[in-house]
Amino acid sequence: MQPTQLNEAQDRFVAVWGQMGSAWGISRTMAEVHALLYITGEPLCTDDIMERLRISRGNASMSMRALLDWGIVERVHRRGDRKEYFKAESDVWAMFRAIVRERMKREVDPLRAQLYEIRDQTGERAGERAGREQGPDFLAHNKRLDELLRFFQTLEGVSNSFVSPAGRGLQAAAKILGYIGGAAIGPGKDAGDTKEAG
Amino acid sequence: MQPTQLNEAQDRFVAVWGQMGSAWGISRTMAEVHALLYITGEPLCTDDIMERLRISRGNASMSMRALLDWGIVERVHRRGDRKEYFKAESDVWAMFRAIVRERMKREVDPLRAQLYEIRDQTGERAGERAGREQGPDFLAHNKRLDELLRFFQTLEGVSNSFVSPAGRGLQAAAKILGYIGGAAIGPGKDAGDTKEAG
DNA sequence: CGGAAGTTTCAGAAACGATTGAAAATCAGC
DNA sequence: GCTGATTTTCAATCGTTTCTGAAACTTCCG
Repeated sequence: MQPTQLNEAQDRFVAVWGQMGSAWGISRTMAEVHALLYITGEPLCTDDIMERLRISRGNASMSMRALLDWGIVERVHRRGDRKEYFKAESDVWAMFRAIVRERMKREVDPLRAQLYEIRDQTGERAGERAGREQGPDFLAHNKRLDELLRFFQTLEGVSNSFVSPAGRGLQAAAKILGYIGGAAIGPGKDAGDTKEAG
Repeated sequence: MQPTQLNEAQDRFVAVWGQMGSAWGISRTMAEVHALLYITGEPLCTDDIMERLRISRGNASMSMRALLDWGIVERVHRRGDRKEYFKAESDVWAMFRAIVRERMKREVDPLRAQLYEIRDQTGERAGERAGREQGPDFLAHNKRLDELLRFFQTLEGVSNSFVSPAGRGLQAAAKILGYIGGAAIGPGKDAGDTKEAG
């Protein structure tokens, strides 16, 4: 393998993707491993990753496991080779659907549950119990909580539409919206064509 | 102010919101300050925040500044009081529009720019220069980069539609989608009504 | 079985980002 | 332009998260 041009571009991509990961609350290394697998396009084994990214075996193993859990990387077995290889999901939309699905499940759903609990804590019953003077404050507090809750409920619905098998429709809608939005409002960047990705 | 029920619920909300912040790459304290202002509903000054959240003056000041920059908190002046007070945006949708706008500007746009640069590095010209054997690899590499780029372009468009003044339309669409998605695909949670939030 | 190849776990170390607190800057009113 | 109240800045410190490396484990094959 020649260590120029392509490798250099790959390394840059890995760095950029890793940086983005940390801005969104994903461990930098995990994002880097994913970036390497994605940009490389071919299955790599733990040792390849350790070497290329200069990370420890433990770290490589943990990151791989996490990516597997997220469903954006899959195991690949090669005949006559005991090592496990890993390959990144190569369809960008499928990848983002998986990410959205997981983040909703891990972060938004629990958040909603907790918000509901808090809301119950000051429900109509509780407000009355606390005394007549507190009424207005309780009411306003509950209203704010309810608005948030309603927002997250909508978010949940949109995300379900996007994530589901039928979500392809939303994806198409997004492309159209993206096109319109980009053309009508954006800074006039080249909007490209609208040809299908899948 | 009685230190029961309502305060307790507020504290819980602050904690939950702060936790969520850190999962999304926002400083926990900043999210907590915002949570406090949001759930409290009324303007608070630096000292109020320091006291309630038990944080230093410097931290409170920095966090406030950051929230102001994000456009989800505004200054409030009171006659006969030199102190500055701060109040959180109370419209949930406006708040999320602001957050989306800022995150796109700060993280997605620079990412796109860097991706473009990397793409240029291995553009058609560069590929030819590097030798005929590398052709297929370069091509595949560029294809992957292009797919990502196209995805982010669509995202940019959707976000513009959502964020713009005309974005109210998208918001309404989101509600409908949320309703359909939630009812048709979700685990049958109570879908609530579709009454307007604004 | 025994052992080689590969993978996972985890306690401690290192790196990183967040927080403090005191000093410097700013500002309103006199 | 001084004074005292308020806000901002920033180097030092602290706390959390991530990473390492070696040991434990699992799996496959002869």
